[in-house]
Amino acid sequence: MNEQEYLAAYDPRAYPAVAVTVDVVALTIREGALHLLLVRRGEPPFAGHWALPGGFVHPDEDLAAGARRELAEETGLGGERLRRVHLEQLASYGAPDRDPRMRIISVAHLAFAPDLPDPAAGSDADDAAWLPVTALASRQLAFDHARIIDDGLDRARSKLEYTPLATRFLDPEFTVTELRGVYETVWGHPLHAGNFHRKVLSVPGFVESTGASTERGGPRGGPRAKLYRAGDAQLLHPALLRPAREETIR
Amino acid sequence: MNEQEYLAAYDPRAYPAVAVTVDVVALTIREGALHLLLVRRGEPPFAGHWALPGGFVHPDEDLAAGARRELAEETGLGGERLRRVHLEQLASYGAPDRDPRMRIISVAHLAFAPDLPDPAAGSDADDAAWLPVTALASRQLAFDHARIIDDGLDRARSKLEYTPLATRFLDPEFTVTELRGVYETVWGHPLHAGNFHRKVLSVPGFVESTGASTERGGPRGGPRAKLYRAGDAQLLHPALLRPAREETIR
DNA sequence: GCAATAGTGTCTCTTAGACAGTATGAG
DNA sequence: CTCATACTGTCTAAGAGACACTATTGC
Repeated sequence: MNEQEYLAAYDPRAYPAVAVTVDVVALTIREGALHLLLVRRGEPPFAGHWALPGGFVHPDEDLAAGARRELAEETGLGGERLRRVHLEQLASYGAPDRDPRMRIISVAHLAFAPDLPDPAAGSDADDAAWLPVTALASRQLAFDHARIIDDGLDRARSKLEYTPLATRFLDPEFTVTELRGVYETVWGHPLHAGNFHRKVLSVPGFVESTGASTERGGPRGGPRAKLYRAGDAQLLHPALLRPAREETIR
Repeated sequence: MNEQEYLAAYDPRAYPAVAVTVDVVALTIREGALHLLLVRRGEPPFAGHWALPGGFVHPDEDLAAGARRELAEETGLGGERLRRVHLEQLASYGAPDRDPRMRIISVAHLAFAPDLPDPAAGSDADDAAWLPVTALASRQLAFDHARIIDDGLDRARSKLEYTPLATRFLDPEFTVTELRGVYETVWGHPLHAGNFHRKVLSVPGFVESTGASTERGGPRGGPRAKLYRAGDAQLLHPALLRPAREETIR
């Protein structure tokens, strides 16, 4: 049997049924707090519970494309706004009993976006909303999505250390103070403004000056801040490390 | 329709056929060179090409369990030896045309092992072998496995920076020089012996002394080296960073 | 004795972080 | 004017890396 004959005789249905979904942990910052996009499930299983946006991967679609499509469907986003969203693969989850219907492998993705409008009405979800991550503990989450969200948040926190992806939470032009706000929000603790400022400007390729400044100072006064855009670095050297906490090491 | 009725009426076959495989990028160090476990495919597609060990995930098996099973089948390893192998999920690969038979999502894993015996005869592969990673460029690799291997090697190199996983390439008791050998082999360039020594001992929880020393000095003389075992740290603080190369940043 | 290796001491340069200080602009 | 804010200066401590040096062992 040669390769052609083999492929012609091949029967995909001979293997046990498995389905593959893509789910998205989409993060944004609204009013100084980290928010996560969740949808309320309208159908069993877990009807009425909150879940990550996601769905079955389409036949001719790459995994990343599927994740971006799901994100677009839930947010109503498209075009340039959608293209600016950072999307990366997070991990795959495949415990045999994670979905009561059948064996489902979920390929989870992680997205960082600037503050986005509330989810579009008319999406296929019963309800969709940006919820503050601090409010998740009290909510019923479907499947193993609580675990996936935890992994996504961990990944996001450490990505800010080594990559310039914090800029993906902001509009194309931003101030150093706004950038510091992203770090403080994602890491959950305040940073020293002066040291942060010097550090950001000293890392090659992290940000580049636009030459412009903000129109006005802060709400309670102060000088106008200079505006920057993301530089061409893919990695931060040296990195912006969080102080090491003993419990994360052991 | 309530949740029970829904599940009873659910038909898994209504969704397009997708299959899920687990593949393993298994690395070890033999004779001072980084080696990778590959199998030569006996059947189409890609008959005769080298491929990563792997196969379809079993119905009641977790993804990590499937990867460990595939590794055991190809290496003939079991029990304590198998349990000591470090195994982590790498990433999933799901381009629609990556397998000519049907839509197949591969969940790739990464394994670090001490020098292991040659693959057992009687495995289901036509041929299996540890090949030096430097010899891969000249070989025909099946599917998108060349890409997966690249991603695995990148991940391995950076894991050595932040985690104590270099010890997983060694037997339970090792010398600092042997540990340095792992770093030099995986990173592909020599390190300063004295500085490395001091650094390793100064990172809390990286290694702990056994109190013992080697039976004899090196093959060409020198003092007996002290023996260490892996400490209880999960992360290295401060990390052992590779010097930043400009091209990896931009 | 010779050569190679294990391990330590010391110096310099870079960086993180604490803290102080100056300039700007909204109210 | 007042005060919050944007930035800059300076000092200290820690760590990375270069280099030198001692001690121990196989041959």
